[in-house]
Amino acid sequence: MPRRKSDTGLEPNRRAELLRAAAKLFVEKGFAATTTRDIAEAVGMRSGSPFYHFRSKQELLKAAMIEGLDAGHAQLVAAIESIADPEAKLRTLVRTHLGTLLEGDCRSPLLVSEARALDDKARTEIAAAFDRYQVPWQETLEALQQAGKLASAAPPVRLLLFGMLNWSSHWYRPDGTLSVDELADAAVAMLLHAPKNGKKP
Amino acid sequence: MPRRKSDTGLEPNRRAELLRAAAKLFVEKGFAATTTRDIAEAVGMRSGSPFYHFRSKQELLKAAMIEGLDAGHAQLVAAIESIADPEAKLRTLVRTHLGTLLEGDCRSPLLVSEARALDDKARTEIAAAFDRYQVPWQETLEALQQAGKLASAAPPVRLLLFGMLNWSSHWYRPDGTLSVDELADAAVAMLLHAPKNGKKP
DNA sequence: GAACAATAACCAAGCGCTTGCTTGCTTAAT
DNA sequence: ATTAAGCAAGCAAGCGCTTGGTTATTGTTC
Repeated sequence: MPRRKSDTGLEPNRRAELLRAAAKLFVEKGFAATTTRDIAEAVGMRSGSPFYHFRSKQELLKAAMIEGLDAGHAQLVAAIESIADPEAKLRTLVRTHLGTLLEGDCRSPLLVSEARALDDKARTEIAAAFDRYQVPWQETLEALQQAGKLASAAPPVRLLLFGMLNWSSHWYRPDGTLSVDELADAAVAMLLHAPKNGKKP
Repeated sequence: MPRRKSDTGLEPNRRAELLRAAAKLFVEKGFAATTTRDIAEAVGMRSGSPFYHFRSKQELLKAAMIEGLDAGHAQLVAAIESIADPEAKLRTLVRTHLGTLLEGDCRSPLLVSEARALDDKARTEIAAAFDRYQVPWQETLEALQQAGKLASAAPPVRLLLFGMLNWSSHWYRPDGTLSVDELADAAVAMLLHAPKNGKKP
């Protein structure tokens, strides 16, 4: 029973569907605690069918991470391409990143810690994807430093920033009083040490 | 074959030994990927013996988290009790926290994300232990705000700070060029927006 | 102070269940 | 006729945990 066009009019691309469901479950329950049956059930398949699209559970994780990170990277680049001011650029990067982190349903950057379940070769490929993801960040931070708005653009600064943002997925609740926009502002303010004497007007 | 005093002169407290080994393995491999046989083997027991000390694998995790957090809390309180200046206090909190995080071998604050494997009642108890852990932090942040060294001491500030620190366990390498002390300085500087015009000399 | 009972702290063995994955078959589209 | 995409069934390994015994230690009684 293949599902092509004009079946039920639903998603004809079951591979991508599997990837999204797997990523979501991996984030929610963790890689080891998610069974391949969970993933199959989430897309309405029988327990053995995902293995037609992916050779192993590990390969599913690897693909979810790399394709998710690359999609996020493309989103970042598209969001800042028409922005010149480094400060506005950073603000957009932060807001977009928090969007995929807290509002999306794949949230691939959070899977970084699950890479320990993979072998060395796969981890190397994931590290490369993560490096790509970090490029626009590092460029923006260096521009901010050159503009005198940032004391240092050394690697630890970028990593501490990622820490602030990524860890928020452990405590942020969308139904609380803090909006994602406010959270983005708070993070940017902490990094750029809040221009108290606002020079907007 | 009980092990009491004067057996081999080794650790007579096997319960604590189990807790430490379990915490270490849970941090390294994750809760679900760590088998009870792994834990038993790590302390030289047979596969069923840990269940004499703990009723279930979940209870082992719960005990490791709560007792680990409370030990860390005691360490924090002891470290800052003789310090008056809020800025020095914060610096000590950060350094001590990074110590248990990066140099210890239990690293209980990192297990927070594994609480999803437990039931509601256990999660409530763990949340209480985590609240206790955060008390000295919140107090110090408020003192800093009153001293005018911090723009805001609202909860998100504390949470973003924890993010910076805890996430460092994903990327920090002890054999790199960055020492834990330097990392602590960088984190504090980012929070207090780095007094560029140093007033040390 | 020797004999005995009680207990703490394990080990050896294994039970029932779940896991990732395979195999052979079926069916709709090409 | 071939292939893409799945299903039905199940296998071997590993999982958390239990059960029944074993042994060094500790208290108790005579």
